[in-house]
Amino acid sequence: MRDSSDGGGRLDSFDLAILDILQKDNGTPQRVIGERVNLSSAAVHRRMRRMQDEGVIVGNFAVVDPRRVGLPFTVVVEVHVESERLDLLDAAKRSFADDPQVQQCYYVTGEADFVLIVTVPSMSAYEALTRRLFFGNNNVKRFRTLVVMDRVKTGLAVTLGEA
Amino acid sequence: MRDSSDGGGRLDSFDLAILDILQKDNGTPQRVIGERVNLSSAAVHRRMRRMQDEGVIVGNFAVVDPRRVGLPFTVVVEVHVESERLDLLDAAKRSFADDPQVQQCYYVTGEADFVLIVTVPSMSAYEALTRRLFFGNNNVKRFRTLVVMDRVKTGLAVTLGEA
DNA sequence: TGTGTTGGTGAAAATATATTGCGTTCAGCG
DNA sequence: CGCTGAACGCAATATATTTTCACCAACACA
Repeated sequence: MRDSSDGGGRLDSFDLAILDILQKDNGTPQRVIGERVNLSSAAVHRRMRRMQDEGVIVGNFAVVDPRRVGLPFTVVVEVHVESERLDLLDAAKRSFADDPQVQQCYYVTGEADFVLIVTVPSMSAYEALTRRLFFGNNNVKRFRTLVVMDRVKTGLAVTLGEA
Repeated sequence: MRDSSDGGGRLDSFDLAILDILQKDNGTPQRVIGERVNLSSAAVHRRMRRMQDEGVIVGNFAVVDPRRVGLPFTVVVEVHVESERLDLLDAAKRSFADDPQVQQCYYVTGEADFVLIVTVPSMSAYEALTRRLFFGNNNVKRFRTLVVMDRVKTGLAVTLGEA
């Protein structure tokens, strides 16, 4: 057994260096990673697998340019709910998460309850989405639409090593 | 030359099927992809490279669980600027995009000007970020902080084939 | 000082990727 | 109609990568 309660061990600076590379390009050969972080490729491999198994690495994904696949519109939506009853919140979460055009969904404190990032082929598709998810849900009090003009920075990469 | 103005050809249903798999797991062997979409692995390979070259595939990334690397707080920030002068907007975009704790940045129309998704190790780190990016920028009129309680759905995957 | 545990190395084996030659299909056109 | 070129898929092959293995060094600790 390693240690720690959350099911995963601590990460050392090698792990962080490897993650940093994989966050930028997970197709980088383990041999090259090894050269850059000063480890054998077998060691890199073992650490990678460990981090996969422990859930440090959530997944490995190709990212597609939405404009190239007929989804030129990105919209940020702030959703305000009527009631914060747990079962109603869960229902809302599920309906948002299950919708394929909802790319991201955050449940937040503050002046809104949910923030959604959605990608749609057209504004009328967005309108359809609002009917589906908001007007069709009695617990949605109101929502604010922010249409994205420039996706200045996107990604899921995270700062490492400065924590 | 294929066709189309945007430098990329059209995607057929094979391409979309391949992308769909790669969006979920880009480590899937080409042989397996081929079996699933009914194509030889060489065909899959050629299509993958084409889509890479054309920029349909933006990149290949490992995604790290922020909580496992000392970044337990996600915050959504709405930023309102004073002036929409182009040079000032560009300066703001740059400063947001260059900050490593800013994971995503969208320039939007509507009731706000920017929406940022940030990941931080602590709320005091968030406070430091606000000083750095907002209080330190005369063009930022005000900002609203929405602290994320539940990252209901994250990712960059996109609906394919229903466009 | 032994002993178990963690983690490293280098090389071999198992897989996967990348390239190539060839046959087929199909649209455009004489 | 039948030719021609382009694009595509298939199968075989050459490279490259991943994965595993046996063995060794460092460290903590009884």
